[in-house]
Amino acid sequence: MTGGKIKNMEEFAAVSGISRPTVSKYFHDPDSVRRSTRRRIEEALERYEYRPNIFAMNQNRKLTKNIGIVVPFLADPFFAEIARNIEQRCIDAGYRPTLFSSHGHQDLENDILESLRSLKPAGVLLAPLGRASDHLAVEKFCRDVPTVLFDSNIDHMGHAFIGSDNPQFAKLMVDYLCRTGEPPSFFEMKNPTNPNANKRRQGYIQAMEDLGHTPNVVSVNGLGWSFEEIGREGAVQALDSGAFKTNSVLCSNDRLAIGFLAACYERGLSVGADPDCSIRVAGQDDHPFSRYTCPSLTTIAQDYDTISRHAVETLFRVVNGEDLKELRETNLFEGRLVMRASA
Amino acid sequence: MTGGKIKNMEEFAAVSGISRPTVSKYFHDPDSVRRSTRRRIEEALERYEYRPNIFAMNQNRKLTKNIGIVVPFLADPFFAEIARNIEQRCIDAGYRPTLFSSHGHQDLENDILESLRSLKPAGVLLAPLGRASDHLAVEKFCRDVPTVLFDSNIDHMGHAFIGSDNPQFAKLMVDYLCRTGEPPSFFEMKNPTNPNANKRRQGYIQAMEDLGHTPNVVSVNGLGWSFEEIGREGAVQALDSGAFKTNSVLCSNDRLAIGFLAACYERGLSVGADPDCSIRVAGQDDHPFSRYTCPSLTTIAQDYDTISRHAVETLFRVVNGEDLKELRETNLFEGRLVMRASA
DNA sequence: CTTTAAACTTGTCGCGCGTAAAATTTTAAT
DNA sequence: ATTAAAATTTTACGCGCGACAAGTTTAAAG
Repeated sequence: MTGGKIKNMEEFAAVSGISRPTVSKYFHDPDSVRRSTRRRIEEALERYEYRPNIFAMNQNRKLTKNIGIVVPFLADPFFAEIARNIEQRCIDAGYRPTLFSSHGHQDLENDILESLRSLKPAGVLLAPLGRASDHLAVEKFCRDVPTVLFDSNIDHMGHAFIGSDNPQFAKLMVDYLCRTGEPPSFFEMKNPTNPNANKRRQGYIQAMEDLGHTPNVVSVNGLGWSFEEIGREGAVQALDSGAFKTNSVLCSNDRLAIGFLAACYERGLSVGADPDCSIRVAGQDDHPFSRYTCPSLTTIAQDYDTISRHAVETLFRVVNGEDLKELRETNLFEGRLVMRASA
Repeated sequence: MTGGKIKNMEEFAAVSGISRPTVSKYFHDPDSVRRSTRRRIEEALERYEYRPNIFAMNQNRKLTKNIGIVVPFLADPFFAEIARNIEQRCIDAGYRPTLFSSHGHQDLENDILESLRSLKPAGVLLAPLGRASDHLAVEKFCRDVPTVLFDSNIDHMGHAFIGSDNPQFAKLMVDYLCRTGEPPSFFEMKNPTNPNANKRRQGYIQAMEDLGHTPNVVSVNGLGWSFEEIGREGAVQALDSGAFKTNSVLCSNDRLAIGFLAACYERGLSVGADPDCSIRVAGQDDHPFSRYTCPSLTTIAQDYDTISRHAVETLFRVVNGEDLKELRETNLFEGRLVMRASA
């Protein structure tokens, strides 16, 4: 920052001794210019601190370097964590990610998609609301903008889906619980916000039947994303009404399980794998806070890192022209059993 | 969406029967045109679905409608929640908020501020990292861009600061704990990430002395934003070494308290206000998950809603020309005691 | 019916950069 | 040294809108 302020690319090209179109090319892709010119530009860049006007850049480019990241509920640390992961990978790849949260509302998700359209993004990583999504709007968006879905699948939408092998999650936990104690009931929301919940229930039922046990699904009322409260209230009622046939409960996800633990505490039930405990509670997801529940929560860990990596890599393949449009890819990753104190 | 696609304002002006400059004026401020013209434009808007090109708009406007929201750690549901609140208020006021998280890293915070600069935002709402912030960089940024700090204060930076009255938080809880049982020790990180922690410690010490008790501050090691883990590890060590003189502990924040509860559980200590419990643990913040800890956490509630409302309103005042530049405002809001089971 | 300010139209320029074609230079290969 | 390929420069135009000035219409006030 020796020299004075540069106001546009014209001036910067002058002081760096390179023509403006070449400088433009450099900013589009530094490796597309000769090494000697690249060096000259970067030297000037250090002396004069100039950055191209991002609005003028994007105005004429058919494909910007913008990437949209949309999650259904950012106040859930799971999504915050995976968004952070994805965000960083986009930055490292030279893109400009922008983070959006639908906050659980369909109209907000639609608004986001619409305003995303006007950002002309190179691609979008979308974890849709799921059941609450405006399927027509999402489908229309995916036709116009290269989109990779993650976490929550909507059939045939987007160019790919990256997520977890939810039936495997349930099976893994059912096997573990049956191996170490009584077969579990399955605790879930009656109308799950997230389609993964259905896969998990099915996985639970299948795994139970494979082991010769009778499945016992306990579905509780509740809408929205306040899973802890739904889990707590539902658990209180279910416990009081004797809905659970055994001493083991597999919750559809960790946040419900956290609510379940709170209900057990209120009811004075000791939770744990220990024989003298009165109930075992397990979750699914390995939520960031599950390590710190009392007792710590036994769960199935989603592979955050692998999922976000694959989601980003897949999007880049789509963006760079590899046409998966006909052959919609689906990549599911296995979960890992995390044994803690609660089951 | 009857007619064909409109590609620019020129065409849209034609089909709506209004001149382009007037249409431009309408999009800048719908109330700045005559009601009859406004109606004609909005009728055309329904028939032809046109939206002005956002890049072209921002290129020439000195002041865009962009607003930056920067939080230090989005994976903390507290910040996710307050960010959501602020975001919605900005949208309602006709602005385009963009959310950023520093993820606890100074260089990321600096990157965000720099890329924010190129977005020519009308204003920025910044919750800085605090101690870890690059003070020079933040100061330089605040000089160039209308900025309101929130949550975490840095002296004399930005046009205003909106946050909580942290000493009052500590005093409120100390009073309550002393009124209902033994005076508390104060549990905190040795090198707090957040400057609020210092205010809380001072508030604790003052409140204890006012009541004639000897303060007992227990500071534990730990860096970064993994407060639960820091709290858990620190609590294990502190408990084992008999650092607490009484049966009451006031944690510097709820996330540390959550870790503390986990440690108590591991050590088989019963936590609660009940006389037959062996320890009382209180937090500060009313973290979204504090209701669901076991036992539920007694804490001081930050007034999310009021803080975010005032932060946004203050920023709008600055943006709209009210020059607070000389008279930097500071607005602190009181916390509310939330009595639950843990203390 | 006049006056007058406000609102609108017409026309024109500029923002900062993308992009394309043709001419020129540089580099690498024969 | 010759030739071809790659990189760069020159020139020129366009993107979509903001902003301004001068002229015209509209609507409200007298």
